[in-house]
Amino acid sequence: MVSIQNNLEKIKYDQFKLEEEIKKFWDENKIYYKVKKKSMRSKKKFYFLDGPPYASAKSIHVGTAWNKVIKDTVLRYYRMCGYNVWDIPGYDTHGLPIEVQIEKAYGIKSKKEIIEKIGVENFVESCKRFVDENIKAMTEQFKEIGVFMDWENPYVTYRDEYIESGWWLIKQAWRKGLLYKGERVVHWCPRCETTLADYEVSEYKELKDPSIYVKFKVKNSQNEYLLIWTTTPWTLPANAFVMAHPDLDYVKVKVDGEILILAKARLEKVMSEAGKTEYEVLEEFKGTQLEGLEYIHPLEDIVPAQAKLAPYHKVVLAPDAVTATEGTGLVHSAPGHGEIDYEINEKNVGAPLISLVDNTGKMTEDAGRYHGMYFRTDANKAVIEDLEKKGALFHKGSIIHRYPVCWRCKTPLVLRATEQWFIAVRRLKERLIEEARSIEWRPNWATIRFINLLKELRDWVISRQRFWGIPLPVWECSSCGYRHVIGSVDELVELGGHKPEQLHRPWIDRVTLKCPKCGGVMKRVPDVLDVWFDSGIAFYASLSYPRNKELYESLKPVDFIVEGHDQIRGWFFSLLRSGIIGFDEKPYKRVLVHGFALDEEGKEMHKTLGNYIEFEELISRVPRDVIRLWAMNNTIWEDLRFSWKSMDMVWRSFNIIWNVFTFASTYMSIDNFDPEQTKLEDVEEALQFEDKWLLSRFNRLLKEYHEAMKDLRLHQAARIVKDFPVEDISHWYIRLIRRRVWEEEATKSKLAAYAVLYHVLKGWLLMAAPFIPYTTEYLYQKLIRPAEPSLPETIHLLEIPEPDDKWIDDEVEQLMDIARKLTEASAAARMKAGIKLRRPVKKLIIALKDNSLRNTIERAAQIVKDLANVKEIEIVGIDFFENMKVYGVEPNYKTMGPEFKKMLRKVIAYVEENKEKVAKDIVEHGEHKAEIEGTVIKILPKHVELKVEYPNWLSTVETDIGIIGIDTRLTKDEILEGYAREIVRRIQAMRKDLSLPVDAYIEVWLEADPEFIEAIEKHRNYIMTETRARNLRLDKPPEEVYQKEWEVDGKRLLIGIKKI
RNA sequence: GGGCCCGUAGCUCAGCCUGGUAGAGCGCCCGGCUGAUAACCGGGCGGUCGGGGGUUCGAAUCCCCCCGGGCCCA
Repeated sequence: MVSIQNNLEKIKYDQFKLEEEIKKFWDENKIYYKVKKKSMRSKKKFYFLDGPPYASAKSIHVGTAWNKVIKDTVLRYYRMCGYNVWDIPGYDTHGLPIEVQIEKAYGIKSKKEIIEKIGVENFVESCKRFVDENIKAMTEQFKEIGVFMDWENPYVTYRDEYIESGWWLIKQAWRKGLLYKGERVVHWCPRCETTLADYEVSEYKELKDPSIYVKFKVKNSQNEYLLIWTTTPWTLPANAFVMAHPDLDYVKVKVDGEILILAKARLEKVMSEAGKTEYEVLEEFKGTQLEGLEYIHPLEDIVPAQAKLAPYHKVVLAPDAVTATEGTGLVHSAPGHGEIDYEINEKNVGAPLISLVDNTGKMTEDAGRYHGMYFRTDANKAVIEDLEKKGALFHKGSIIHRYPVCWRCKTPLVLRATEQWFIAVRRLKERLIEEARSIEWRPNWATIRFINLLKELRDWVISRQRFWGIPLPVWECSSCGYRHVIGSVDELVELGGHKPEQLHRPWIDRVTLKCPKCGGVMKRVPDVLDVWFDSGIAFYASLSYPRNKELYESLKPVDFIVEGHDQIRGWFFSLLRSGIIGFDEKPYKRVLVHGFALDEEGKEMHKTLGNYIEFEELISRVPRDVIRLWAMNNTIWEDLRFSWKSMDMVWRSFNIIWNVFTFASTYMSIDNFDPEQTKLEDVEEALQFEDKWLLSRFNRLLKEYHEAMKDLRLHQAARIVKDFPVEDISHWYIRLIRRRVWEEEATKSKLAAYAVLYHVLKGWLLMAAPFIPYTTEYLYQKLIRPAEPSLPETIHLLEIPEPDDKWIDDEVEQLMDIARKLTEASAAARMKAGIKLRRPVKKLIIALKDNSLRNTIERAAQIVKDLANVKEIEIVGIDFFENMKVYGVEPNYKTMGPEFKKMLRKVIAYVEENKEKVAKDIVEHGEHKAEIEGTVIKILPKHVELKVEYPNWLSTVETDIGIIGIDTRLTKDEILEGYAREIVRRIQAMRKDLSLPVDAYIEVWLEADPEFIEAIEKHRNYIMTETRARNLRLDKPPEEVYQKEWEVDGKRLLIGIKKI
């Protein structure tokens, strides 16, 4: 016969050691692959797509760990529900951030140096090595926190197959006419020498810039000037026109003999800033009157580019570009250096697009004397000097404002017109919105946020002028300009190219094709793709589509993705975008959005802020499962505030859970309980009230757990997992079954308790396994599997049980609630009267408010009797206490509100004033009539709460079911019984001192005062059974036995015990 | 400047969707229990539910404005 073995009692609880042991067990026995193999046999597919973390560092962020734990929990849950779970992890590996780190490692600063000093080949190989090292380190950390994913087969975005899948999408875009090359004002990093997409312009710094007021002379006027304001003097050489607001009021002002034109609303501010106190308003008019007014640019003669721009020098109306809150109400416009300028120019002006800044931030030849100067420094200075010389500078100051900087290298960005490759996603807007709406978002507000940003969609700049990325698969004929987009390596070969060593630059750049139109040489456009392109195609590229079509077609669509809310704009969007471009359908069905990991103050956790918690530190201070359960407890879509303290609290729960299992292990093994022999069905007849209660609780919570998991309210499931063993099993059930478990013989009742406890603990382990895989595995190996050797070698191969409705019993649970309340109330009543729990009390009187509860309460009586240590329970009506003095009532808003409505305040005031009268009437007649401001109202018992006072021998406590009281008058019998319990408790303490096994027998010697002797004689049997004493002598203990002298109620008591 | 989320006891948070006299755990103080005890039970202290306004007989909960924090965008 196999039975429960006592494996836990001997082990000192050490969560760290436990996890180490299990980690070793998983590794040595290849547990993950066994779990995966079993999962793969299932027909029910669950396609999960891992949002690839960016492999730019060796250590993961706490938030990344949380993210993976969420994923792991869901994957484990679905595996344990019998699904075939696709669980390939991914790594995002291309892009500027990695290039920047490699540049730093080489100690270089520019693209030129990469090409000339390092060589692109070396550079790209270095990027790859760097990424590989990071992937290795990150993978170890993910494994460390117990994530079961296919770590040996991750998808990595830099691999050739992945790149090829990327080309396929570009080809689709091209086929659909969505790919185009165009000119656009973009944010440009002059250090990285590449453009940045809108969403990459994410960092701003407080920078000091010049703030200058410049006079543009009105053409054909004597001394009239348009006054403009700018913080970017370097853009003035590229000025094309001036913008004004049609509805603003403008003025002509005479200052120092000159006439300036500016907005009326700005006049005072500008004049005071320039230190002008004397000025005169000559004229006032609407902005519309300025339209078409021509001017002469002050630098026209020294900037060659101005020759092309001069014909456009006039005022243009642009309500969106001009405000009355800053500047002068007249805005200088350089279409080559401003987004809105560009748009207005396209729409209303049509000046040539001229950008006077080159790739490295220096002014071009067309800028004349500014040629070669860096835009924000030398060029600014020189322009201001020239303006001053020419008398065009009205005022010069400086300003500190937020200015966009490169998110990687922090260099201030420049806006400049460049040629870039685009995908016309704006044309897909309707489809995107339509598909987005049919995606299931958790929580719901994510939909709103997602749709909001789709509405502001702009075309996607996909090209970057860098090295480490998916090469843009566009070949262009150097003689006739003919273009072709390549969709795969095969196609490249077919068209006369060859398969390069790898698909990255520079190898791919060496592949040339023959132009089918003119026979010339076709070369690849040197750009690479935006990194966001990479992860956005993961839903098919991670499966090597289209090379392997079947796999994606059998798995699609993705069933589930989960990332932080920053990814709404990021990955969730880029996936959908690629889905629509490539397949015209949404690639995923369900999305869960989680929060951000913040520091203890609720601030962003960042290395540069000094509040960063290293993963290594975290994992060395707190056990993995504790971290997991703590993190999963947090409301999933809200931010996770880091807290060592709250992790300690969760840790405490683990301790209690350990104690619960030790308890089970200890007693079940003493009694050789065999769960395979004695199943729940076998003990149904013997089930006690508390057993039925626990089974009901367990099944109810199991049901809620499954509902929460399926609905992605993961935190609610986590809370059930954490609280059930603590609140229901430890705090309550075990307390109730202790007496049954201590019985000597294998009674049916005891077996029933074991069967129930075993059933519930095993069920809980399965529910908890997705959340705390280490701990549950450990307890499974120590307790469950030895008793049921036919079970699989790991808990993670089992399935989570479904709830059994037959056990869910509302009445039993309600009844237990009542019993719990009564026990609490009786403890409170004892406290009031100062009677220890060890002293039995003769009678507990329960005065019920609602007499129909009488029967149910009688059923709960035994539990209350035991826990409250009372001899007898008497259930009576609320009117029981004849001599109780009713002194008042308290209004019940919930019932009075709907009835008295607007009168409520007055009725309450009345009741407060007439408490005693109202109470007396309610008790004696069941109602109280009152006249309030002419209206007669009836106050009924349901409207008020009675407040009462009791005789002093009665200690009472009010509860929502009624009033309970205990008779505090102790008789001799009860005093003696109390003594007996005092003695038992002391003998138990001494057993413990000797660390006697729970089932050891002892001999006892007692020397005591006569009153104790009487108690001992009367309760001899009780004392002996409780303490497992074979012998009890009223005698002085012999020298050699363990003995101790006690004092109880001021009386002496000498006890000696000896193991038999 | 805009969109979305969060703000409840000293700390960590639940309650808010579906309005009805403010909850848990931890901490602190007092008492009890003791065969899972670095556990457990009872009581106490502790809250302008971020602030203001509105709807309602009644608002932590619904609506509007403001403040603080977070993410995303300008």
